[in-house]
Amino acid sequence: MNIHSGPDEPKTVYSEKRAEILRAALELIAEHGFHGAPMSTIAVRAGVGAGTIYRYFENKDVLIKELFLELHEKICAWSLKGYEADKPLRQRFLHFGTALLRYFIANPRDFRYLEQYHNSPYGAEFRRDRILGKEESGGLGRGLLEEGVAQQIVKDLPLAVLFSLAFGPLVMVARDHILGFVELDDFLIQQTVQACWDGIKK
Amino acid sequence: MNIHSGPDEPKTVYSEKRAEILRAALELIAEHGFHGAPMSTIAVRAGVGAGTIYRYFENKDVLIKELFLELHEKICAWSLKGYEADKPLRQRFLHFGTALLRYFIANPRDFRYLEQYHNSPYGAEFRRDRILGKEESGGLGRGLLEEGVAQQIVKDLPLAVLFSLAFGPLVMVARDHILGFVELDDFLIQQTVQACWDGIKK
DNA sequence: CGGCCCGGAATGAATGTTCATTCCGGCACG
DNA sequence: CGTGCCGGAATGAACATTCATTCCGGGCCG
Repeated sequence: MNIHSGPDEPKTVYSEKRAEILRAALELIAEHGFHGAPMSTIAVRAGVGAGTIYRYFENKDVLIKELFLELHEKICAWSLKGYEADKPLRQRFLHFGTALLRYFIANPRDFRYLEQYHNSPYGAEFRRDRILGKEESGGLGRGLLEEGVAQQIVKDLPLAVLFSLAFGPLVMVARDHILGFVELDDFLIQQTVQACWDGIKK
Repeated sequence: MNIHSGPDEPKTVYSEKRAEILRAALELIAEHGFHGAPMSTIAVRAGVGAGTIYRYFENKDVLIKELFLELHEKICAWSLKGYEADKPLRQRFLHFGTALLRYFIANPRDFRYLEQYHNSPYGAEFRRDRILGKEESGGLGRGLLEEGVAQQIVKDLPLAVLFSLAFGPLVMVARDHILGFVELDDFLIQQTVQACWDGIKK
């Protein structure tokens, strides 16, 4: 069997061990950062031998990058759930923001991992994509804002600024919740996203 | 001369080399992260021998922590500049936010370093301080928000949430500017801070 | 004056440790 | 009996830190 994805195989062959390795890496990196996650420890936590990891991932960088891509897709999928294109813009925004924040709170490890990833040399590559205009990264959020500007509902500011206004607070508040500085219940989540909307609306 | 601060000396004796080491560490860590800043490289960049660093800093952790403290103080000082306690709350907020954002843009290395620091095991300690209610970390910002809540000018939300709403966007937009995704001029800075105020005001 | 000696700062090669990655004997399945 | 997956010990590179040695300035003695 050819483990490394062949030219026409489904992108990733299912494998119990592969999944265990990813899970272990996620846990360790989210909790202790890249420093506190040596391959040997990942192996132990995944219940496999150190060498086995290399049967599934060419090296640590690849492992880390694939884990990122997996989480990225997972979030994209989640935040599209229940999206209704015919509702007014404001409602779609609130729905999207709420979904995102809920996801972070429900999956703190995913959130912490993404933060680690972005603040690391790995993140640079991802940023380059953003320069090159690739849509996907939070693409829905971006689209929403563009639409708002076009409809004159949203302040007329550069997209990057609007993006920061809309999602900067969500990220920071999610971090605070996960670190235990606030307890966000459903009501607070809605208030928070509403306040973000207040910030960008005209 | 006693380099390590004596009991009644000013906290840090002035030293050409000490300053060079801190500058080199700041540059390297801000640009390449903690990974890309081995002591040997810091030494080269500072123009001193590797061993010399240890005459000024007990070890790498201490070096990193002292650099953080130095930047922290520098920012506190800056953001207090021109603060007028008798102006209305909104104006004080706008002044403070603008000053902060300007600082980040004028000192991108400081900003990047602080980001690295917070997303690292070192940051944990700092966070613990916040739990224990220590005022200083962005203490002025916090005070402003408390006052706003008391005066019923600002939304009645937990302080951590308000803090995120007010400063999350500033941090994110500063990052975007430094990475080249937006070009913030003076007008945009003011618009941005104003939008943050819109987010938290009642 | 000029040579000499000393204290302490500075140096950078040597050390020990921590990993990522590789390698190889063994084991299970066909 | 093969074949190919596994485990985990072995390897070597990258670092932080140490320490024996060098260097330097400035008092002291002849």
